[in-house]
Formats: sequence, structure tokens, C-alpha cells
Amino acid sequence: MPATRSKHNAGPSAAPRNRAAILDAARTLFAEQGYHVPYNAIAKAAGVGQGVLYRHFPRRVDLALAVFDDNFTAMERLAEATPGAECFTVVWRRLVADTVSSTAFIDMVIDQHPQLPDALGEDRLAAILEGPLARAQAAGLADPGWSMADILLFIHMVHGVVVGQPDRADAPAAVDRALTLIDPRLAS
Amino acid sequence: MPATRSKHNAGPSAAPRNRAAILDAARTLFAEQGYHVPYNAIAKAAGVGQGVLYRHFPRRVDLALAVFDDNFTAMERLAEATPGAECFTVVWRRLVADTVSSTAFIDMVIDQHPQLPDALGEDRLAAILEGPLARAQAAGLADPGWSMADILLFIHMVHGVVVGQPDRADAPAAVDRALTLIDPRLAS
Amino acid sequence: MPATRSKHNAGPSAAPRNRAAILDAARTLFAEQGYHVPYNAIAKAAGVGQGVLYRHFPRRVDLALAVFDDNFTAMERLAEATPGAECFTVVWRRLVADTVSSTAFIDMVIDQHPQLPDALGEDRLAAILEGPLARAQAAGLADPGWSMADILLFIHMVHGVVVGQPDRADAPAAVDRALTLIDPRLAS
Amino acid sequence: MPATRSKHNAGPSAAPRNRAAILDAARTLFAEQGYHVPYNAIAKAAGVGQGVLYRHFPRRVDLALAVFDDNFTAMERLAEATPGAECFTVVWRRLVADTVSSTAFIDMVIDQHPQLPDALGEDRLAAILEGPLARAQAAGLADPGWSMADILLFIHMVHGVVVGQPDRADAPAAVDRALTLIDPRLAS
DNA sequence: GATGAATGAGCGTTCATTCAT
DNA sequence: AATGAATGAACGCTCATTCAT
Repeated sequence: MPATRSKHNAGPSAAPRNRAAILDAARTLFAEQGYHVPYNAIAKAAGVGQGVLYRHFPRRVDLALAVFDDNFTAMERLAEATPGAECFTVVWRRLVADTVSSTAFIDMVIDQHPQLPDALGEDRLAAILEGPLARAQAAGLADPGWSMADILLFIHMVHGVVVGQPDRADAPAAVDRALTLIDPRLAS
Repeated sequence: MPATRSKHNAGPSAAPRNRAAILDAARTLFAEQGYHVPYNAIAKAAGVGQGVLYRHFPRRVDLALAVFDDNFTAMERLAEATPGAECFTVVWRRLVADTVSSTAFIDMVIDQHPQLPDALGEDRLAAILEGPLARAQAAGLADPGWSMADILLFIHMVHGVVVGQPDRADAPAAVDRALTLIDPRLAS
Repeated sequence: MPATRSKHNAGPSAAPRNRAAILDAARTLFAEQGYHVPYNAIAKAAGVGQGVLYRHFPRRVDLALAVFDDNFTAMERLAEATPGAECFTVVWRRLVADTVSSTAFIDMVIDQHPQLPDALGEDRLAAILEGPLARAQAAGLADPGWSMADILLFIHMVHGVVVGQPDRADAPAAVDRALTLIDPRLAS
Repeated sequence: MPATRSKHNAGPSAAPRNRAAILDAARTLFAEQGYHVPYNAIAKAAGVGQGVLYRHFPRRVDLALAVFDDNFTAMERLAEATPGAECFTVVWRRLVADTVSSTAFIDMVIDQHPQLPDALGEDRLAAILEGPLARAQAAGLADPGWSMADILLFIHMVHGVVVGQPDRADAPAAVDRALTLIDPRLAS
């Protein structure tokens, strides 16, 4: 095992490891520096060359979707695992928490390039929340006047509140207050 | 012969004119291209050298504050000129309109660099709206539970909604819906 | 159990098949995108790894020579199969057609790296056309003053005309006119 | 005069000097390495930053047109200064010489980007040679069947011959032979 | 005080080549 | 022998900031 070679090429077997390292690095940097963190910063943090990023994730949105796939998946699982009327509340809180912990999450959803199959993230969010919202409304846990589009407006509002906090440590409280003002059932 | 020089140097007397030209150009470009429009684009649009920009406005936020001083002034005048309880409503609508027509307005408020005397814009907004808010609350035109901080949250929420619209033409309607959801008294 | 492996390694028997696939892909891409088409594009189009390209064809020129070996072979066969004085005309027209349909053909001939055994393609072209040229000259179908070097100049001229057409669709007509200007016996 | 400062900014007065240095460097590098020589190589050779190149010449073709403006101007002067029928011959020889000494000259003419006002260089060449060609044809110094488009084909052919010489030192002789083959009146 | 050119770091992207598996 | 991932240099381009005139 020639560990210290100048041109270290770990071979294909390292691909999954690299992919994971990239996702880790990107998750951290997206959270710390936002969606538009430089690519080479991600590559450096992941300990890989820039080319590897482009191989795995040709476009920034591909990387972000992969990074936040965990978030979506977790929400989907949560939605499946929570049967009753309070499902919407549970998933919604998770969505809010993700938005607070990484503004890049919604920045990605927002950053629509014209030629992209549109609304990559929004559609997925909508798919997750649609059913639970209806159940919650039936049970009085959500306003019956809310449409899915309204829920997306809510999350944009949350995003606005988060980016508006100079000190990110204030974000959770600010978001909670904001949601309380809209409707206490949205707050935690 | 001070009149005809090839690279005409207008002398000190031109300073106010240049300042005005810069503000005009910046106002337009901030609205069209956002808060982070390149400096040289502003200088070119204003017909001045980049050095002049730096002389008049050493930091981007200085320029933005000057540009949006008109907005603040207009709101202040509006607040002074509107005596009754509906003053808050009138000024608030103006603030929302400004936020919709130029996201740079709130981007500037948000773009707090750590070393800046904080909340340059927020304080001013607060000063304008504080009195009218109290009067509106007394008259039932605003929720008595709202603090000034809440109003600032509202405006951040509006900002979030605006930047979340891929097509800016949708922003007014989206904002109106969002405000209706929060409280119909905030909407127009 | 050698049959079903996930990352199937076809073993040595696949080498000829791979080679053929590479040549097919390269022929197409050379024609479509020119001599300097990226290696990985060729590998992908051929459905092989990039390493295989390098194994079979360590240098770009090796690949191109193999790709255009068909062209050379076809011309050789044509030369053998055409006995009379018009042999030169027939083969020459084929050479011109190849030049028009793939500028990479002559680009390869041109792209001489200093350390290469020089004139890889030119020698072969010369060998094909030498005999026919002499016969054509004897029969008055080619100018008796033309040497083989002159024929090579002609083909460079054709190449110059082809690359000089912004719209490749114009190339055939332009080449025909150019050849008519040199000598109508060269045109078709 | 603080000559050795780390961030040496010579000020606006250096602009013409820089421009000239860029043109000199570009002329040399275009001749040595062809039209597609890297921008930063030109900047380095000229002793300026890359930004200066982009300020003076936003697109590669702008730089090339400026570099080769001398060539065009010289040809134009030559055309004006040579009254008789042999004007075409004189200017044509100059054009051939320029093509031989820098393939980038014609590469630029060829390198048509779709959105460009087309044929920047071709039009100018045509304008220079049109009148002289007619006079030469009237006097029997040029084939009466040649159109301007044919002359442009000739120059493309010359270009093809030049780029086809592995050793650029062979280019003049090869071009002369090629022109003799087309028509001795084109050769020198 | 005004000009506007120069600097140079920084970012995104591509691709030839290598090499562990 | 084949795979295809990794490397990293290189290039094009942008822009914030400085500064001689």
C-alpha cells in the first residue's frame, strides 16, 4: 500500500467514498456559506479534485438535490410513518427545521434556471405535504383555506425570515415567532 | 481657459450632479439586477468614473442607503401627512410596494457585514412605523399583539415571497396572498 | 462462474469488438466534431472505458490513422480495381470526397507532432496515387507537370477551402469551384 | 517616481502603451502559435493583467482585427498607391505574404461566430481587391473568369497549404508552387 | 475632485492522462 | 484486459478595488 504517492489515484473503488465525502462537505458548506458556495471550496473540503465534482454532479443543482435528498427522504419517511391528522404538523416542523438549518435548502428550490425541468424541489415538497395537509385540515389542525401553494408561500416566508437574521443563532426564535403570527398551528 | 478641456474636469461644482446621476443609475440597476449589480455597471450607467463611486459611496451599503433614502423619506412624509389610524396601513403598503419593486431594498437591509453599525435600515424602518402602528392598534386596524419586531418579520416574509417567485411578474399577487394569509389587514 | 459478473469483464475476446466500436464511434465523431474531439466523448460513444482507448491507441494520431485506414484501403482497392488512365480521376475524386466529408481526415495528416515519424498519412496517399497519376498524365487526363507533391498541395488546398466555409453545406460547391479553377480535370 | 511598487498601477496614461504592447505581443503569438493562443499568454507576454486585454479587446476577434488592421491598412495603402493594372498583383502578393507569415490572419477571417456581423475580414479583403482585380482582368494580368469569391477561394487554398506544412519554413516555397499550379500570374 | 485604466484574485468549466481495481 | 474514476493543470471570463494623472 503505497500510501504517500504524489499523484494519489485511489481508483474506482473510492468513488462511493468520494461521493459521500463530497456530499458531506457540500452539506456543511451549504449550511455555512449558502447555496452559492464556490465549487472549488467544496472540492477542497471534500479532499477531491474539481473534476470529480463535475463527474458526480455536473450542475450545482444536481449536487444540491443529492445533498438535500436526505432531507426529502426523511420527510417522506416521516410522512409515511405518521398516519394521523398530526402528520402534517410533524412533517411541516421538519421542513421548517431544515430551512432554518440550511438556507441553501430553499435557495436551491428557488434557484430556477430557465432551461431546467421546472420546480424540481417544489414539486417534491408539494407531493410530500399534499396528503397530510388534507388530513390535517379535515381534523382542524390546519386552516381549511390553505392550498399547497399557500404552504409553499409559508416556506418562502420562513426562508425570508431566516436570511433576514444577521445572526443565524436568532433564526429559530424569529421563525417561531413568525409562524405564530401566521397561525399558531404552524409554530412549534 | 477653464471651459474647453478635452478630458473635461468639471470641478467641485459637478459633485452634486454626479451624485444625483449615480443615485439614479443605481436605483434603476438595483431594481433591474438586484443588490449585487457590478459597480462598474453603475458607474457606466451614471456616466462617471468608478473612482467617483468610491469617493461618494465607499461601500455598497452606503450607496444603497442613499438610493433608498428616497424610499425612506417618502415613507416618512407619508407618515407625517397621514394623521389618523389608517396611517400605518398607508405606510405599510408603500413599504410592501417598495419591497416588491426592488428586492435590493430589503437585500440591503439584510446584507449586514459584521463590522457595520448594525441594522442601518431596520432602525429607520422601525422609527417610521412605530407611531402609526400604535395608533392603528388602538383603532383596531392592526393586531394589538404586533410589536415593531413583528412588523420587521413581516417585511422579511414579504421579501422571501418575492425572491421565491421565478417570474417576478407573479410577485405582487403572491405577496398579496401571503399577507392575506397572515392578516387581511396587511394586504391591499 | 464466469458468466454473470456485475461489472462484466468480457476478457480478451472482447478486444476486437471494442476496437471496432471505438473506430466506429471515432469515425462519426471525427466527422461531426473534428479531429480534436475529446477522448472521453469517443470512449463514451464507443461504450468503452477511456483506458481502452489508450491501450488500443496511445496517441490521437494512432486512432485517426486506424479510423482513416478504411479510407486509405478503399482508395487502394479503387486504385487496384480501376485499370485504365481514368484511375487517377476516380481515386482523386474519392480523396476529395473524404476530405470534404471529414476535415479530420486531413487535419490528421497535418497534425504532425515534431517527434512523430513524419508524414504518416502523406506517404500512404502518395503511394496510392503515384501510379495512377503517371498513367493519367500519359493519357492526357492529368497535367504532365504535376508531381506527387503537387497532388498533396492540391489536397491541402481543398482542405483550406473546406475549413474556410462557415457553413459546411457550402463546402462541396466551393471545393468544386476551386478545383475547376485549378484544373477542370480535378473537378467532378 | 516609485518604480518598484508591488501593485504597480501606471495609470491611464499607460493605456496606449499597454494597447501597443498587447498588439505587439498578440502579433508575435498569433504568428507563432496561431489564432487560438491562450489569452493569458498574450497578457503575460504583453506584461499586463488579463483584465486589460478584456478592456481593450472584449473578444478575441477584436484583438485580431486590431492586430491585423495593420495588414489591411497596408494593403489598402498599397492599393491606393499602385495605380495601374499591376495593382492587383502587388496587393495580392502582399496578402499571400501575410497569410504565410501568420496563419492566424486567415484563421481570424475563418473563425466566424454565428452571432457576429458576418465576414468581418472577408468583406474588407473583398473591398480592397475588387477594383484592382477588374483592372488586372482588363489588362490580361488576371483571368477574366475570376470573381471576388474566387479570389477568396484562392486565399483559403493558400491558407490550406500553409497549415499543411509541418515545417513552416517550407511554407513560402509550397505556396509559390501552389499558386503557380493555379495560375502563374498569382505566384511571385 | 474626476477620470477610467490596471491589477489580480477568483470562479466555473473542460479535458488529457493516469491508475487502482 | 477492461473499467471508469481521479487528478490537476489550463483556460475563459468577471469584478472589486486601487491609483497615476
